[in-house]
Amino acid sequence: MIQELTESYGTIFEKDLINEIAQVGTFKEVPEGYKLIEIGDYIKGMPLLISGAIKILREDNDGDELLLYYLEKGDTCSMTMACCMGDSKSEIRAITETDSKLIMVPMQKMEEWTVKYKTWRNFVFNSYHERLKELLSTLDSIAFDKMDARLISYLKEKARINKGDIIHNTHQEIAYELHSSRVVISRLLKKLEQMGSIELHRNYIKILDL
Amino acid sequence: MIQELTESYGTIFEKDLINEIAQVGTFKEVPEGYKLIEIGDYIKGMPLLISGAIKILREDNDGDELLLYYLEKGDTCSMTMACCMGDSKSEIRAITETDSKLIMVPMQKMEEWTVKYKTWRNFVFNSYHERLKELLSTLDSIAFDKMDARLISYLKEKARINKGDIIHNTHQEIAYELHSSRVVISRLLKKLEQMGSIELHRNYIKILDL
DNA sequence: GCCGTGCAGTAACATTGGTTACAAAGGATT
DNA sequence: AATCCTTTGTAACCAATGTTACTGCACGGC
Repeated sequence: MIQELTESYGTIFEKDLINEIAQVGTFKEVPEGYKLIEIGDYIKGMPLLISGAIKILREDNDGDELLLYYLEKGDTCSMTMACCMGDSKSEIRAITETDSKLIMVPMQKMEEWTVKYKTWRNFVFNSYHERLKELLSTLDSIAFDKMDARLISYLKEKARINKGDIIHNTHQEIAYELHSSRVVISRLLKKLEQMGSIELHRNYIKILDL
Repeated sequence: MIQELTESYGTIFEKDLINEIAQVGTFKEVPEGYKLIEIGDYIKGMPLLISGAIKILREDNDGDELLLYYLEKGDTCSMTMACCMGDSKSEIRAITETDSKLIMVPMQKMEEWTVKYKTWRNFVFNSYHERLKELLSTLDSIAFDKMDARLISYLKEKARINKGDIIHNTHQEIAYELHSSRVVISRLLKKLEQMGSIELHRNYIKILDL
């Protein structure tokens, strides 16, 4: 575990802290599409992402979904931290976007390390900062952009996260994550194809030039 | 200053911490409508709100605004903290909604107090947590609600913050904060009046039963 | 009182996005 | 090949929101 930790966190945590994490953390390997956290869950530990990607989703009362942002290597879920500290329920759902490796750290350690390690403090505050910025940019896109622009950002981000130019999703799935309807997404995708930006296929989309 | 601090923060901070804050903090009294932070500002200190209310706004590239949430007595701006720690520019604009009193604390102390005082740590994490929740609920409302529902929440919240049933705003101003247009807001307000929920007047609105 | 400015009311219209319905195509199973 | 299910394409329609344009009214300054 030390090796994985050093690879992903070696530059930001000192050796002592890495060792402590390795001692109390549990290593987890999860496949794509695995639900890590459900809305309303009480959270026992804090995840440190080693590889892969996790998507963070919000849901309203009617069960409508909305993609908030992705977590990647070196990230942690500040929502989770927030919930743990406040001993409250999760406000979000977390699902692995790709096969992922992560280390779960028990909550009690957070407080201890916050006092003991400056790098840990920085890490925690940095995570909050990053997540706040991501949330704001998601909010911008919902508040200020039209659907076509949101769709383009979505496709770009999804391609980046999946490290390739193929997006393995149906129009229906995309519609869910953008909180829209299948017909609308198909319509807009078709327009993008006609403009030469993408290629549409059954069950996947190829990015050409966005 | 000790007195004000004790009134607003006496229950959450120990005496030593209050004294330290009083020593290094500067007291500020600002009138309604005063711009505390502009987007892109570098931030030197952290505000602790003693009385009044501050509205936090987001702006897009075209200069369109959007109200994110309000800060009240006992709150601090976690966005500001985040920016200070990361030494980055402000993502938001902050304007006093009512006459307000606040104490500015220099940034360097944050780190020191985080190690020294458990109550300060809790306060900081709690603030982050609260602000994240507010942001999420704003996002919900934009993503999932229609304009009429958003307008009603807006009016309720505004009345609560201003501690009364009169809202001193023109339709144009409301439209700005909800990122809509004056005509749309007038239309919806008229509907609410016809339903008996509010009374419309020039330059103000009276809440009857929302 | 008279005028100018800003605010509110309203109609007509455009655009965006969501809904319903159905057809066609791809892929798997038998 | 015949069948079935899922995915995609498309048309017609509707509702919500935004835009433009014009009107009248209130209030302050003169």
